[in-house]
Amino acid sequence: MKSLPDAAPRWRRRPTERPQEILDAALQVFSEQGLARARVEDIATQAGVSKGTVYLYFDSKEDLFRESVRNRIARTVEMLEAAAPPGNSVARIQRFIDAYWQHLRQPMFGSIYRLILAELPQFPGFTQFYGEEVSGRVIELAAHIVQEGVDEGRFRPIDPMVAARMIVGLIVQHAIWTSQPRLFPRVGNRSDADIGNEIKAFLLSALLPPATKGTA
Amino acid sequence: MKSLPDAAPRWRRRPTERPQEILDAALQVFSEQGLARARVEDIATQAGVSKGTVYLYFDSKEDLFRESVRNRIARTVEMLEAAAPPGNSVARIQRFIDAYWQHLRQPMFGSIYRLILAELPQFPGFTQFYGEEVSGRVIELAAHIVQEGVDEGRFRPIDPMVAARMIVGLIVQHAIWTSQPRLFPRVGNRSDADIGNEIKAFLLSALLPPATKGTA
DNA sequence: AGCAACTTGCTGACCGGTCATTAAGTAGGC
DNA sequence: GCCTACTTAATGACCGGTCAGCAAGTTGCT
Repeated sequence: MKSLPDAAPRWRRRPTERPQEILDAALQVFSEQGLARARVEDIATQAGVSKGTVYLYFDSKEDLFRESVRNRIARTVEMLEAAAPPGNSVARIQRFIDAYWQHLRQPMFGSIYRLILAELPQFPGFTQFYGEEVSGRVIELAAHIVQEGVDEGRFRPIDPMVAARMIVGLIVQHAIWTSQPRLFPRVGNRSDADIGNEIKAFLLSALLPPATKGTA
Repeated sequence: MKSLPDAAPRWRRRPTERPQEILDAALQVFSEQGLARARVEDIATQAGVSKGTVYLYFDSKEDLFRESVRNRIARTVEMLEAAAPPGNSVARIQRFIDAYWQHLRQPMFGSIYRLILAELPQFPGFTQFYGEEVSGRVIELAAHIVQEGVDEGRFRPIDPMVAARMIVGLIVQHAIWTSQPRLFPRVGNRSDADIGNEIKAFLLSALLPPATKGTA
């Protein structure tokens, strides 16, 4: 009654794939439940392994948390930096806004952002990483585009870092609001594209010089 | 060796004050630790009572959570509605921005906002309450002021609800960023007043009609 | 006034359940 | 046949919630 010789084995050894699979599962469960409520057992099940296996690859639940978030975040910034190639700075900033908005609108990102925000105070080192490697880089990218536009006279004179904060802030906040339908009844019934366009129009109207307003 | 007759008693009966004291302590501990990590015993200690007492006034930890947040939130909206009395709509929106920003900048509000955002998914009913009674009312207040300004020709024509979302969004997002020093290195070294003014200037430049730009 | 007799706010030890973590055992695959 | 990826199940810490008892305060009686 033991395993039949030619039956598929109950499990396979896949030492190279396991870590990433566990990280993905972890991020999903964490983003749904938060750090404290998430159960290692659920993460293991989701990843298709048993609880013990998780501890083969990660030291502790907290370690797993840190790694899973870091693992995902890193890709975002690179994507963004690639999404706004050189060119007309007004067009660039529009592409930047579109790309960022579209990216944050992936269903999972609302939860991840909430997750990060919620658990950050417990991870001082991680907060710094996030500030420098994520917000810092995104803001700087936006600021760079604005600077360019100001120099070319396409935008009105404005401190590029301030403008960048406003741009990123509006996008992020809208992503949060739309991530939880009931959280903000007033945005709920609009389409993603509509909201993206509203944000873009509003930002441009604050950035373009009075003369060219509405010309873009 | 028992209690000396005129020694202060170990505790006093203060049935009317207890609930509010427990609510305050709870909000503080919850905002520091989050719902899951917060220990009822710590809340009790903070409130100067024993754990059992907490359960005299509240059914469960979750009940306590709900009540403590609701208790605090309710006051915010009323404050705001009082802070922007009728008058010139440009001045009104400025007062609204100032009042909201100043209010969110009380040290605790960053944590509370994070707390709400983080724990909301677990409390569907509460999410609805928040959406309708908090974001809803604040947005509507802002929208009303913008509408007035558009009608008077002081603002450029713009959907007031959209404008209101932008206004509130920028303020809230900046409040989140500044609530955790390292979270956003690029805002950290500016004073509250500076940031408030930057937000105000940016918003006005998006709202004022091209002709009057810079006239305000 | 003084002093039981009583009510009730409050305490703190305790119980039970829920996981994170670990140790011991099993089976894939070279 | 052996290494090691993986599973299984034991261990123990931790904490929400309960409750029996204690003491602060109050009332009524003399």
